[in-house]
Amino acid sequence: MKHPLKQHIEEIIKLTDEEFEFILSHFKTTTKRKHQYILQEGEIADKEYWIVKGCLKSYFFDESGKEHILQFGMENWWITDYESFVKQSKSKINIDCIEDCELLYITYENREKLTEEMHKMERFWAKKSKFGRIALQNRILSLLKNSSKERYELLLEQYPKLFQRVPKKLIASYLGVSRETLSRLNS
Amino acid sequence: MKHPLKQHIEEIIKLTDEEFEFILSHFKTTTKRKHQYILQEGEIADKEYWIVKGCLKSYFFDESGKEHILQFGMENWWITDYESFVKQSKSKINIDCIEDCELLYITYENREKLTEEMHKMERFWAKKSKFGRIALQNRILSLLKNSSKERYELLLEQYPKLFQRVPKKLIASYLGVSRETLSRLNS
DNA sequence: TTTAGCGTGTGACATTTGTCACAAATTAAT
DNA sequence: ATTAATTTGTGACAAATGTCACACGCTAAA
Repeated sequence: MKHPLKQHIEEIIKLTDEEFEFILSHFKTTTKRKHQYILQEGEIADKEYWIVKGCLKSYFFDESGKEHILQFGMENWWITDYESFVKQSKSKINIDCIEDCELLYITYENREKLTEEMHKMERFWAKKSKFGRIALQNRILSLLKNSSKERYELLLEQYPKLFQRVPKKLIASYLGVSRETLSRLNS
Repeated sequence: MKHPLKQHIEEIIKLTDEEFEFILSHFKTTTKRKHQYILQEGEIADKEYWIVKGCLKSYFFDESGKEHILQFGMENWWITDYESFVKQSKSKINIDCIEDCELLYITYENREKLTEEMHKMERFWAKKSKFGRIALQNRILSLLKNSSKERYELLLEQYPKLFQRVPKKLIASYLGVSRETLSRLNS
C-alpha cells in the first residue's frame, strides 16, 4: 500500500519509490493527545506538520481575549504558522489538537536542505505556496462579499465532515461571528 | 542609474548587469490611461504587471452589484489576478487604472521560460509567493480581529500615500465597510 | 453514580453597520 | 467658463450582529 504522504505529493509531482524514501527520511513521526500544543505564541515555528490522522486548530487571541481561528487542519493537510516558519520569527499564534493526532513533521533545516538537494521538492513547495496563496485570497474574497450566513453555508458545503468533529463555537470563531449569531443562522 | 526593477529584485536576490538585462528582455513596457482596464472578468490573466508609475485597483462585483476591492497597486508593486494567472483559468476580477500608468509586464509563457532558464528567478518568485501568502494571512487576521475603525487606522498608518491618491469610497470597499460608515469613522 | 464543566440554544437589549436620501464641495469634461 | 459627474458628509431609519443572562443536555472526571 502506498504511503499516504507519497500519494499526497504525487498529486503534484510524480516520484519514484527511492525518491520518496529519500524525502521521507527528512521527516519524523509524532503523536499528540487532544488539547496538546504543537506551537505556542512567542515560539518560533521550527517545524511544518503533515496530518496523518486527527484534527487541529491554529488560532490567536485579540486584546479582549477573544479567540479567532485562522485554520483548521485535518488528514492530509499541512499545518504550521506559515509566517513564523518562513521568516523564522516569533509566532503570534497557537496550534493545538482538537483530537488525538498522528503527525509527520519536517524541521525548517531539513526542509531547506531537501529543497536544495531535490529540485522536485522545491517545485512541490513552490506550487503548494501558490495554491495556499490562492486559497487565502478566496477567503478574503468571501469575507468581503458574503454574509455570515453565506460563509457558513459555503463552509458546510465544502467541509461537511468538519461539523461532526469540531464544536460550533470554533466554527463561529473561524467564520468571524459570535457563537450566538452562528446558532441563530440555523433558524 | 539603476533600473528600478533591478533594484526591486535585488531586495531579494543579487544580480549582475548581464543577468538583469536577460531578465528584462522577457518584459515589455506599456502605458495605460486612467480608467483603462488591464484585465476584465472572464478573461485569462496572461500577464503579470510590475508598476513603474501610477495606481491601479483589482476588484470584483458581488451579486447585488457592489464593488469590492481586493488589492491596490502602486509603484514597485506587482499586480495581476494571481489565481487566474497561476491556473490559467478565467478571472473573476477586474483590474484597472486609477491614474495614468506606466507598466512593465511579463507574459505567462515568458515567466515560465524565465523560471526554467534561471534558477535565481525561480527562487525570487518562490519568495515573492511566500511573502504574498503571509501578507494575505495577515489581512485575514486583521479582518477577524480588528474593528473597521482599527482596520482603517492601520491602513492609514501603513499606506498614508494611498489616501491622497484614491477616493475614500474605494478605501471603504477595500476595508469591507460602506463609504458612509468610513466617513463616520473620522468623527 | 454524582458532580462539574462544556457546548448549545434562546430571549432581551445595546451597538454597529448598512441603506436611502439629500446637499455641498470638488474635480473633470466640453 | 460653464456644465456635468464624482466625491464626500450627514441625518433618519432598518437590519445585522454582539453581549449578557440563563437553561438544558451531554460528556468526562471524581
